[in-house]
Amino acid sequence: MSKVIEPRFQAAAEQLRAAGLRTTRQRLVLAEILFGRGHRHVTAESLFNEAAGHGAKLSLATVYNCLHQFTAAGLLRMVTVDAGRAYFDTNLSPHHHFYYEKTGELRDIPESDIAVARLPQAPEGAKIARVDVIVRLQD
Amino acid sequence: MSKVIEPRFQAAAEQLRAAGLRTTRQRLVLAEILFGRGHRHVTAESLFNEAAGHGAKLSLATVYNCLHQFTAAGLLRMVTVDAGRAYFDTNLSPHHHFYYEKTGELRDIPESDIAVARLPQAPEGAKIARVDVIVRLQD
DNA sequence: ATAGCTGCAAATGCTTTGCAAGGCC
DNA sequence: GGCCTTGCAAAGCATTTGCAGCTAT
Repeated sequence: MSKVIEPRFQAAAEQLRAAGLRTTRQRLVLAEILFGRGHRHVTAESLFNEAAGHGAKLSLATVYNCLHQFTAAGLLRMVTVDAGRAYFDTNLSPHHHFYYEKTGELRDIPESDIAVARLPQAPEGAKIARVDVIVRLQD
Repeated sequence: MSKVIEPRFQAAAEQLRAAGLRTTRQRLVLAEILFGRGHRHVTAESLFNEAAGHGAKLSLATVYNCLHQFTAAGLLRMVTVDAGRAYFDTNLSPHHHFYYEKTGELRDIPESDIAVARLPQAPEGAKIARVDVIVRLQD
């Protein structure tokens, strides 16, 4: 017997299938939260709490698994601004970040707002994977 | 009775005193390693191993303490490139970093090699503490 | 049917903390 | 002497892993 997918999960289901991921109940909930309404910055814990707040039943370990699976599938991107806590960003286009050191809040900076000129050449034998600009804010 | 400071620790001792830190045996060893010969990038563990390799007797907790005390005193600067591991840099002048994701190695990029133009304004009520540019390398 | 997921709990890795003993000023 | 440091071990987080049971395809 095939499971009926609720209408609000239709978009998430298609996105998961397109990425080659099975449409499990937990992934649908997380995908809906992550991709359902605009760009998001989440940590494993914040996403877990948000999902739990929506009444979803899933474990923190599954949230970690899904975040990494989504990242590997190219649906998310990891942002490193704080040793000890990984952030995930649903905005995949090139851009940078403001980071409020006090609150841990992350905010996008459109790529057009920063120009990185004269990028240095990668050292012998290395390729540049990505350039991250983090503007750290105090107060 | 006052302790005699070995000649090779003279410079380190003065640096600690200038920063308002007591010249304990452990701090002298760490300061000598960190500031004795050119700029360094260390993690707590790498510094601990290096000190232990030089025959110094000190605990990992003390290395953590000293790294934070040195940072608070303005002798070091923390670099965040990897969630889960803090790096410390003895180079205090403005500059940026190459990060080899495979090996975890960090390498300085002189400030003059990168131009960050058109820095965005800090959001209402916030001040820019610092701008970090991290060039992530693969291979 | 079966390969892939999930959940739980235990394990891991880095870092911090509490507190008694020791050392600098 | 008094206060700051150290050392050890235990505690603390965030994250990962092992494995039995479940589920999408």
